[in-house]
Amino acid sequence: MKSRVNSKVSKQRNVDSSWLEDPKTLGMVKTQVENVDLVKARREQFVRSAIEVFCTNGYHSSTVKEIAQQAGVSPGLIYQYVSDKEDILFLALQLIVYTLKQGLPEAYNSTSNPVEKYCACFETYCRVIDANRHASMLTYRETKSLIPEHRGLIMGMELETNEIIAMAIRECIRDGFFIKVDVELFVYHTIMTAHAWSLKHWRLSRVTTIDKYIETNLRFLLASVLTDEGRVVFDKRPS
Amino acid sequence: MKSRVNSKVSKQRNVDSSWLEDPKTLGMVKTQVENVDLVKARREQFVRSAIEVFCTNGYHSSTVKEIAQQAGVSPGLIYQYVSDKEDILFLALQLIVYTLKQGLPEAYNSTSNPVEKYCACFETYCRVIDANRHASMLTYRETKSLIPEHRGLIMGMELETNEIIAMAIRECIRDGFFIKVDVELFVYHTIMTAHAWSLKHWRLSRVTTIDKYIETNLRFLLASVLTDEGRVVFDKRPS
Amino acid sequence: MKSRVNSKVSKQRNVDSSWLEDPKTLGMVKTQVENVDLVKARREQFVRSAIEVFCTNGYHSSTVKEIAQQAGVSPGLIYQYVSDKEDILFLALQLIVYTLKQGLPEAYNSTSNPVEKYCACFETYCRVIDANRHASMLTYRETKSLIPEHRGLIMGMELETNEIIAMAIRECIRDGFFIKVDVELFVYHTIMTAHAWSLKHWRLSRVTTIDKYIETNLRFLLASVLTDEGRVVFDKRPS
Amino acid sequence: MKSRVNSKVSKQRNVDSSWLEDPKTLGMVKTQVENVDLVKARREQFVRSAIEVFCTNGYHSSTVKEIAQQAGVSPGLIYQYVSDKEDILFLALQLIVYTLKQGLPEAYNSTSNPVEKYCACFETYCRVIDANRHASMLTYRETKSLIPEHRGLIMGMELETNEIIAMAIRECIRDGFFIKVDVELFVYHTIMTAHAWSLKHWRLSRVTTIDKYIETNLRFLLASVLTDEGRVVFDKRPS
DNA sequence: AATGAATGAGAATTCATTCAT
DNA sequence: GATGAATGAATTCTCATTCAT
Repeated sequence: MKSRVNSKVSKQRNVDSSWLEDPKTLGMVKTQVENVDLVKARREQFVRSAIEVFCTNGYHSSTVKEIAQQAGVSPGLIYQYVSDKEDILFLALQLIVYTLKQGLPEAYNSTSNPVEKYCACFETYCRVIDANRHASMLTYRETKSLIPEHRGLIMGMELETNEIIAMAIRECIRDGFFIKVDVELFVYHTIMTAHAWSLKHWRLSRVTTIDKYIETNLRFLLASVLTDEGRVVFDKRPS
Repeated sequence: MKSRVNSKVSKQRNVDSSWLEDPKTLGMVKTQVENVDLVKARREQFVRSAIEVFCTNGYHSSTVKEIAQQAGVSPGLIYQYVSDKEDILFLALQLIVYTLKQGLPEAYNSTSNPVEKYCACFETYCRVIDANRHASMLTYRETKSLIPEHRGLIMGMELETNEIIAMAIRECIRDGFFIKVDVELFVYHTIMTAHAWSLKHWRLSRVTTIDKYIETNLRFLLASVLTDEGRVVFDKRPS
Repeated sequence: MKSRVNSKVSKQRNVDSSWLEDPKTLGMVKTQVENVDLVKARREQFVRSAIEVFCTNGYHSSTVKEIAQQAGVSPGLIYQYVSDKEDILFLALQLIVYTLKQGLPEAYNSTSNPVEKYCACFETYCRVIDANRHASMLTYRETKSLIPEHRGLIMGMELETNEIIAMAIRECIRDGFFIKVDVELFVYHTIMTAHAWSLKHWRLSRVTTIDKYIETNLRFLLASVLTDEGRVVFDKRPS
Repeated sequence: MKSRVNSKVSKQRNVDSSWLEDPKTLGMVKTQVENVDLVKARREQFVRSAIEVFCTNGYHSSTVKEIAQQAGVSPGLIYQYVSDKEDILFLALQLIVYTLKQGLPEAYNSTSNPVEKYCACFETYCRVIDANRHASMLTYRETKSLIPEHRGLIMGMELETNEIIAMAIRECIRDGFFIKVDVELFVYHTIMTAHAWSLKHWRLSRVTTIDKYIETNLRFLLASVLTDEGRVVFDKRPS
């Protein structure tokens, strides 16, 4: 029993909308629409449109009308699914942070060797950022535009992402492959290296490719923490 | 014949306003005022006020009136010295980038040993960023709000900053203290590490101090590039 | 074949809906529904809900959605029974004016003595207003929100109400109990006294009760019109 | 040194703007304009325009744009002198209530005889209401549209008006001209009679004139309270 | 008949910019 | 040169009304 509306939105189906179901954020954004599936489909639709618009013009210069146009709906409709423009930004950043995190668990589980885990995580993270370059910059540009409560939640989600990399690092240390490095600092050293690819893409893309960027920086990163034992592992990894 | 107003501004005199005299940007921002010194003094005044306001609320949420209030003048006056709000942002980012660059030449010249040059540059850069934390974030948040022409100029200024560090690195390589690293990539690796202090300050400041941050990350950075010979130099540096 | 919905409305049945059948207003408000009984039941339901909502927020600040919610139906349904929001206000004021009139004929007929008729009418009018305080104020607040045609009809209904009191007054004059007062002016003097109870309730309720209000004001009113003969009748009335 | 703007508004000068200076309400409505005289002149101008517009369409159906047009200024300007549309209504009702009160003190002081005081007050009140018929209805229609705080202030001002009439009545009682009537109830009986002239003007104007209305109703009112002694005074009053 | 999602015109409000003084 | 009142375009958000289901 597909409704007219659902069918309109149906292209959007099949997408992963689990990011909309985070219990922490579920009750955060109000809707006037009762149909739960429709709410998910519409928000997915609107937020993806919003991200495109925000990436082009930034949050403040983008109008709700533009977002609606991009999504092919009327401006009024958006307000049935969120309570104000800031909600759209919140959901957008949520999706982006969620997207950036995506793939990390899989990378982490792809191997049992901690050093390989770390490498896989870094590479995956870089590649996801590369694929979502503009969106990932949005988190830097617009997180401050959120109300503090929303900002806190987004930052919390970022910490969850970091934690996966932190786990790999801790295992590396535990198994003697990494020196006893300050884990959190090295996590940030790692992710900033990945983020730099989008933050400085205007320049970096002129001097290298994503593949070389990953390769080179992975060496930079590991060189500073690998033990001799770890170096052995690293040198004979597949890739 | 000093006017009442000039005397108001006089406190601002004596400041270094060389950043306002960059030939590349000099003709970029129009003024209706003829007295060159006054233009410099007023812009200095307005831009410093603007930076404070922008850092608090972001560019788009800040009004020209707020900037004027912060500067203790009327909104109309600002338009005698710039042609629109975006000009203020341009000048602000110019000052910030200029400020971040400040100290680097001195650090570079503080020693003849290339490794020490690099270390000094990194430490200086980190400390300047620490002292201008909010402002340095503005460059990430608001550069996109500039018109392309202005954006290009700001980015160009950033490259000049990078060049100083690049010089140190090249010397390190030339003298056999660094491996033959890709200079530009390592420059970015370096400056992003410094910028991370402001970009992730909300978290990093909870787990470390600027001193420890510099120390730890300098080790991360150098570990990936020092040759054995370089390591010797590093270990016996004064600190 | 009673539908689910009809059963929903069934509680509303049995109510007096004669106010909906005034020939003057019957063709005034269009419906898309054919079943006449259903139209009456639904309108009764919607209008009572609307009055509650209007009394709380006023006409303009009340939304059709709120009215629908109060009535437990969807906003769309309302538009099957009226053609726009103003129709709802029109019907609401009709019901209110009708309600205020209620009881007057009975009061008028409760006795054959004209002075007692007048007293009974005034008391009844006051008590109905007291029982419908907020609604009676609506007629003052919102009659102007009607289109002229509707406004005229509501005003005409008010005149009908006045007429009952006018009849009592005329009889009092005819029988020598009242001086030869200007009937219409005294009618208004009378009903305004009653309406004052709702219009100034915020203050009057602090200084008196409805019973004392009726008693005192009845004396005010009659004192100005009773002849000596009328006074005799008044003094020996029952109550 | 008349400014351009002041001269624009200068037609408005010479008006009594003491209603804008009530200490109770002075700090209630915020302005962004510093020049105190200008604020008074502009508010006077805007509020008089607003009253005209409100009287025609009601508060909710009137747009700020319409008010601005009526005042011959841009919509934005209004917001330099009030913080929102409701402020305009508040000021409008303040002016109206103030205007209604006007003349009462003078009427009260026009004679030393209490009965004549009462008569003068009633007549004056009626005439002011007649001259401000639409505006006086606004208080009934729109007081509820105010935020509670503002509503309370307007009601308080109404009580001050009542108090003047109450004083006359108390003196009448003290001097034996009026029976020992409940003062507050008789005040309301009196003012409601006056208000009826505007509230029911659509009908009353068809059956009488303001002069006859005053004459007739004054008789109604006094007949219910005059003592024999008072009647003597009343019968030989000048007029 | 009933639902409720969708529409889109319209309203309040803000603020960059101008300009008379 | 400086002021700050005035402008008006642009934006967010609301809600009466429609209409596919």
